[in-house]
Amino acid sequence: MSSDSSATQAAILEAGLKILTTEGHQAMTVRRIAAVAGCSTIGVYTWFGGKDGLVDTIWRNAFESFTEALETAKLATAPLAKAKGQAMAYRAWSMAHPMQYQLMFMKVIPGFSPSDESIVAAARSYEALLGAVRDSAAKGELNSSDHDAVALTMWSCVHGLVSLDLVGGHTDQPEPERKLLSDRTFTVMIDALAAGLTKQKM
Amino acid sequence: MSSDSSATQAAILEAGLKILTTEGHQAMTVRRIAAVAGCSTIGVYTWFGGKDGLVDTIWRNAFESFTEALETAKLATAPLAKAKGQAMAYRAWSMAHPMQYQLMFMKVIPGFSPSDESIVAAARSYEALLGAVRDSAAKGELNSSDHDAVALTMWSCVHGLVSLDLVGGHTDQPEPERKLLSDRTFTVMIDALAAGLTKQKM
DNA sequence: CGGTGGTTATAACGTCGTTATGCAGTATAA
DNA sequence: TTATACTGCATAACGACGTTATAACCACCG
Repeated sequence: MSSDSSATQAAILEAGLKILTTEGHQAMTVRRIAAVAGCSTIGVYTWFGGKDGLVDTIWRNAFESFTEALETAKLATAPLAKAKGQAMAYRAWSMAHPMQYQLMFMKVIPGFSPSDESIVAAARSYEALLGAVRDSAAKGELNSSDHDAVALTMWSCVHGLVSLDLVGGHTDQPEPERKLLSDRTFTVMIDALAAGLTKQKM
Repeated sequence: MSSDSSATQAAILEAGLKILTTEGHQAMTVRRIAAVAGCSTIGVYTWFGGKDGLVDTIWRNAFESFTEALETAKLATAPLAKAKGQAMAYRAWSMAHPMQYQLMFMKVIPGFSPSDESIVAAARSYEALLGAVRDSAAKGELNSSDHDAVALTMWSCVHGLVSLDLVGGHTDQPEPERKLLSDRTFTVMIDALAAGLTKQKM
């Protein structure tokens, strides 16, 4: 029973994720999810308690993948390279998973807000950044002793660039040039932060 | 005729803005807008071509107010103080108009995307930032000669912090401490950018 | 055998943005 | 003045959305 029924659960989750990534959040309706999963709309309510429950699961899974990408980038040896590597991993993940990123950091699903349990899982992404900041501070590289503020500064800056790239609409520049500008901005930003947050001149 | 009919147009726009700012974008339905404006739902279609047209007008008006706030902050004398003042004005405006900011920079209205005309108006906000960067570059203060990348770096960093503050959900910290951390982060970020983007050590 | 709990499909509900229909009121032309 | 055309608006309806009430199915257990 359990193996068979959780098969439809997995089918629903897979269908929701597939629709989200290939067609966007607007196409992710309960009726379409059920059609792709090969069941009735009731399945979403039986196994996820409704659309928000399914979105919450997708949201949490996305943050876990995101955290994993950030933690993998922390394997670099030098602390400063660690932070730069994390910033690159952050941006790379967001560009590889643009639909998930919008789900995680913009309020694209009208009524949705993540569950407390999912928020705890999401906080681990921040811990990954904070860890790199602490490593750098332990070697006396940082100007500020406010580790949280330094970590949130890095998060904010990279997120801001990624977010503006994704929303896109408030600049009249066409697509190819915008991507090039974003790439140049990323390096300018990382270098400025590395120079401004650490004690040594770059 | 024209004066009377544009009165209902103004009433609809005012009702939409009022509902957005006081109750959020979810409450901004066509039926409620019409009820507050004292007309039928048809009025939204007669005067704005539909909900998206009304949202587009609100979006454009918000960007014009936003641009004005940025340009006013440019009146400071010293170029570096100009840039800092703009960053402060940016954050202050976003905290004073959180609902508009989410409308402008997150995709909170499901089907909406701004019109070409509105995007041109929005690009003037970027021009305000770019002007301050050019002034600073004219005095030889900047490390990089890529004015666009420098301006977009500043935009991204401030937007990122503001955006994370507004979405809020991916950290498990309670409200009062988060606001304090955001304030501390803002100063750390501005100082780091000022030091990292300019030639003189701060 | 009958009953029980879990899973499901069908059909419906209320709300959303949108629109077809029709009705007032006004301006223009004969 | 009458006829025509047009503008602005309300009513009611349409399709799509998330959700749910109803009832049927099915494995299990007395």
